[in-house]
Amino acid sequence: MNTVLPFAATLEVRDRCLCFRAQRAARALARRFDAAFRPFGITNGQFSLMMSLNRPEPPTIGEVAPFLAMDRTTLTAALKPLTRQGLVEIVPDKTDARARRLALTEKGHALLTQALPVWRAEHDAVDRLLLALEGALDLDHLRDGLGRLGEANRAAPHASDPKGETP
Amino acid sequence: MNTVLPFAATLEVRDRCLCFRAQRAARALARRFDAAFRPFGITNGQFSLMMSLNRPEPPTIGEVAPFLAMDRTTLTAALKPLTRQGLVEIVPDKTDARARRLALTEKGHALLTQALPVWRAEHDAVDRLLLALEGALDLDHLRDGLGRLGEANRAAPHASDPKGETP
DNA sequence: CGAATATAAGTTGATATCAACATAAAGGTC
DNA sequence: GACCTTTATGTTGATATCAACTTATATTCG
Repeated sequence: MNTVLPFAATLEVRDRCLCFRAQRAARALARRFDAAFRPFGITNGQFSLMMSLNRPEPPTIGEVAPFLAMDRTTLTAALKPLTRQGLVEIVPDKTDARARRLALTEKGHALLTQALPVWRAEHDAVDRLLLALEGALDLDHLRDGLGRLGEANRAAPHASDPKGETP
Repeated sequence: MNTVLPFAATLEVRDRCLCFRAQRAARALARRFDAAFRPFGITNGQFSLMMSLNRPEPPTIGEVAPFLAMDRTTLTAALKPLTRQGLVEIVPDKTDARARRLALTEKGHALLTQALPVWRAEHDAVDRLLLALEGALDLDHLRDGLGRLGEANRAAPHASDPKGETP
């Protein structure tokens, strides 16, 4: 009856699981950049989100969410502190009454402009750290791999957007 | 006065930022494995956490947190649903009254034993997906890179554990 | 032994994350 | 134009995440 998971199984997961490693790496990097951005009162996620809004035509929620590989509802929630701080503005689409477009405000642009050099400096430090490790890492390859991991499973096919296979 | 962030800056961040890509990859993979583990009522994070407890000597919170590159207090919070479900048990250390050790229960072991083959199958699928992309990816290299990203910034030197430089 | 320091952990408040459920508007079919 | 489907988004409840603050126990030094 004593169902005990073999220790070998634990090692197998630890050595193989990309998900585990991705979560871990994401947490570690998030802490770093959160600290770097703290003087500006934003987090790494808010920085990335705001950056992704800097387009000629302000995107809709439905457009940004897949780009961030983020659930649509997460994005809705993430917008609240940003709009409250006056960094992002939500404006109704001109032709589609359902859609709402996300635009950086003046203040948002100014903040990003200030934060950009800090991001560069922090990323330089990260790159240096990674390159200084034993057995130099191919940063471009890592970047590419991470990019593919994110791309490969982007859109969260939401449960409420059912495409039932039996009509 | 019109402080507008150049679009080139946005592209620079998008093309370079490891943090952004790590968050994105982590979200995408989390969704995948969360879905796979749903029949067991656990998330990918709970799976990884429980797996990391499967050691000869149950670890303390302070030992597990750095391993997961997770804040100590996050771990405390993450334990609540697990203990409530009877999957993990928190037992006081025998020699140090401050420390508490985290042990898998019978039920926890049984659940992991059931979930393991599901994890294997899901990870096989992820691997296949990545390998099927244009310009085959070196999975071992990616794994290694992710591992280093996590290692490189593990312990969250908590603010309340100050090592003030001016005593 | 007693005071100062260091270590282990908990609590609170804010944000992040997503599934399940719900609303409203656009598009298509007859 | 009425009905049905699809699309775009919002809301709620649960968990995840961390900084700042707090408590309790060890350890060290005089």
